[in-house]
Amino acid sequence: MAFSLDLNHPIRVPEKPALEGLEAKWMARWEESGAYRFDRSRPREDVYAIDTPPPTVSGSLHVGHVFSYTHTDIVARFQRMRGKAVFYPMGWDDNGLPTERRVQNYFGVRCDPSLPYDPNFQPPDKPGKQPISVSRPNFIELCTRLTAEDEKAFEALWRHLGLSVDWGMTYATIHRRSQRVSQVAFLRLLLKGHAYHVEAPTLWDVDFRTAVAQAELEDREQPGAYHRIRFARPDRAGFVDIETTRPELIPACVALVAHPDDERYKPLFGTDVVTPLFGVRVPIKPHELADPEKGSGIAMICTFGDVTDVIWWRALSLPVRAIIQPNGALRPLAWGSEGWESVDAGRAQQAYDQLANLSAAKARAKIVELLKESGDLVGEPRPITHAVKFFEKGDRPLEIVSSRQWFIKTMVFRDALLERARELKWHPSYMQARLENWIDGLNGDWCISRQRFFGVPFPVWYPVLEDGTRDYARPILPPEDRLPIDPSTDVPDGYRADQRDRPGGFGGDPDVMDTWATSSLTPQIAGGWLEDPDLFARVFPMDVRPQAHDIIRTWLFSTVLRSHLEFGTLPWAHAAISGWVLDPDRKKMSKSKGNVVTPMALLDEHGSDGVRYWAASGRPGADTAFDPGQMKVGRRLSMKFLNAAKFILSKCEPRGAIRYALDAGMLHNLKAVVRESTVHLEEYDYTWVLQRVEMFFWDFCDNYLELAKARRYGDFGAAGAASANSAMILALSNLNRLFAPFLPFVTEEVWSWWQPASVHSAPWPNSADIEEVLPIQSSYDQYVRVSEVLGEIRKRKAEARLSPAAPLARVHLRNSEELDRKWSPEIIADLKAAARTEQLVFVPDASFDVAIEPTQERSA
RNA sequence: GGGCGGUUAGCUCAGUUGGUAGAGCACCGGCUUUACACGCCGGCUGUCAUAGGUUCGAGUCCUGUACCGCCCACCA
Repeated sequence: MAFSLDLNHPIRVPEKPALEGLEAKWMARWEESGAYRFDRSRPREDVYAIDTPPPTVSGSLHVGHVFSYTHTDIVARFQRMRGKAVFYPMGWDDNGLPTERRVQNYFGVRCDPSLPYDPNFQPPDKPGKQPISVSRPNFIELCTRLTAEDEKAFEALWRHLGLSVDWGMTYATIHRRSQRVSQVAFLRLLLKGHAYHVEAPTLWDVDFRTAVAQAELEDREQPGAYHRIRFARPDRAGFVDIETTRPELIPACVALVAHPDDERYKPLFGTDVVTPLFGVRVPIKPHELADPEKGSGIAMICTFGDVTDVIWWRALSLPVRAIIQPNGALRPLAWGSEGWESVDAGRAQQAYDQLANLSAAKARAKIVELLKESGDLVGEPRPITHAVKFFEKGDRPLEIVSSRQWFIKTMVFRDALLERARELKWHPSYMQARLENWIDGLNGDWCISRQRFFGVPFPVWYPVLEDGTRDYARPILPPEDRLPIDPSTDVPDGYRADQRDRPGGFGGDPDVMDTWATSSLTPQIAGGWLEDPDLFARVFPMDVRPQAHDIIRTWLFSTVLRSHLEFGTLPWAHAAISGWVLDPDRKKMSKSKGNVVTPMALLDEHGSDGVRYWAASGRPGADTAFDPGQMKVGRRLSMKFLNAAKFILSKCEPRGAIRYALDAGMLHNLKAVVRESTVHLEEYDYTWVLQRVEMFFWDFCDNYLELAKARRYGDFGAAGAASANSAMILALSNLNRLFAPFLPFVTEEVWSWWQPASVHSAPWPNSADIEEVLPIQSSYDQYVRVSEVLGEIRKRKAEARLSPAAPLARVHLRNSEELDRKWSPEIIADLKAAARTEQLVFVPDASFDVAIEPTQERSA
């Protein structure tokens, strides 16, 4: 079905077209007309569904957001013009630690999950000095209230930028709907055996006092020191030296370990040594993970200094001597009561008393003193710098603390997930390796419980036994139709509220889910998985997940995992990975720097289309420099488009068949631009397309319009004018639509001058529509050659310090090219007019390409 | 230690299957030209990181190296 222009539509071109105010004008009209509303009557194959990244609401949007969200919008607009019903929702990630911290400070409250909900609670006007304790539901109400303000500001920015989002589909990760999806999905995993809880050593942040997941770790280079520590044989007949960076964990030591083939230690396997200061007997064990090259080749295993300790502890079935508390301090400990055996309990207690309640760092300094005094420190500590694991949002090194946590199984699905990674179409393709790498490196299941408040609670209670302890083996689960629930205030079926935390009663699970445990369900949340199965069937699996590369291991991985476990499918067919915005000095643009230039100020200064033009220069996956110069170029392009359109539309009659070689040549090229642009946009290569279209457009303005101008004014008769007018109108129609995904405001403005409806609902250009009106014999070659000659003439004029408009008596042109001999009288007339020359003389075998001869009047 | 990407003009980047190195910006010069001074025309700019190899021919393909960036790792 060929697209046809409405040529009877009245044409109204403003006297002085301007870019100012286009954003306000068109974002209001788009809202009014519902231009971007999802048409949910369309079947799945006609839908293009986007799993939009929900930005974190606890801060402000920065230039990086503007950059990457523009990429998605370009693709969305393209697909819409291709005839797809575009499902393009917006989400807000208001769930999680950053919001929690902000709400505490803003309202002066603290969450106490043990309190009951107070429906009449109002926060004080000004936060007091002492935080007020509130229940978890009250706390969440405050979070919702505060984030609603931010969300308004975010939406205003997105509208101003021109994102073609359907604002009727908006979700927030803390909303009831998201909580319900999170809880239902969790319960189903639990019932299938894919989720479990267990008391185990867990990565732990001592400041937030919560468990964290492997995906949330980062390494930081920290100063440290190797300490060489002497462990004596029980009979004092010999000793073994180990090296450690964490001597404060000697009281937590449960064994020494060396490589099974290490000749130095082979004789010692199966024997014991005693720990310095504490006199605890620990065995010497072999394990192939011990590296003979490191330190003294024999290591101390503590519960727990790092993840290797956990591996050894599990593999060698060692006991637990945990000393680090959830707050990071060494716990008070009465020697002997825990069954610890010491050859000298009195001395052990005396040493340990000096460490108890100190933070790990302080305890380290203290124990070094003690070891020096006792002579168990060999030599001086040797300072080093080494990588230490941190929670990515944390300030102190992670500890490993034994605690009860919820997990989703990942290890058993590794092969299947690798298969999914390969099944997904990545843009750019090399990003696939990031996910494969991550899956290969997984070393444990995904810990999803957090000891925080503002998040989705686990919908689980436990029976409280007669001795007051909880019976974790028999969790009490609500039926799905009760969800979402908050076990800290809701009561399980068959119990009364006053049985909470009483023997014979019940207790609620105190934890909330990791923010990724909810975010990993964005396709389900946005698509209406539970409450709107009809919608869900039309949008899932979705077409594309746009996101940045730094959260492949978290958001992308977890979404693939959840979809795989729940539906046995990928959540989307494509992953479009955006890069970062870099400072001019090539560093990742930090939030603080990004806030110096607020996005809204950028949009005001350069226009949304100008900023989008810059954003479109960043190809998928490529980190891109922040470049106001490019925004200015984009603005100039927009202005140029306004003026070119004004010129074309200022005189559209007469119209008729396109018979002139110049017109056909230009359109011949346009046909190729359309065809190639379509292919590249299908592959998410929007950068290439904008460059190609832009290059066409500048040539169109500089050469074609200049060459066809006089003829178009009717200087050479009606047929010539008709051909030019028709070609220009056709070119404008195509350019208007080719630019539309990139420059939505200026293209909509121009379209409104001469066509009904919105350019954004007009069909994407089709090269066949151009082919149809071209003469059978059409080629680009002659057009290119004439343009080149015009350029040469301009160059000669510039060299002669003449105005490009200066009239010429003669242009001499070397006539050696086969092509030139075929020039028609019509194209020569166009060239003469554009060059302002009275004569064009072909000189066979001349020594020059082009020579010019000014008129006499000029010099007179 | 493993993996991925990059290195082309002063800056930001294109460069399809190998075939005479490109664009924009910046800079310099010219031009008030009936779409556009928020403009137009023109000019300058290169050891394509580096060493080798394949080839008639390499920015492009192969191997090694250096540097930059990112991701990952069991970092005692």
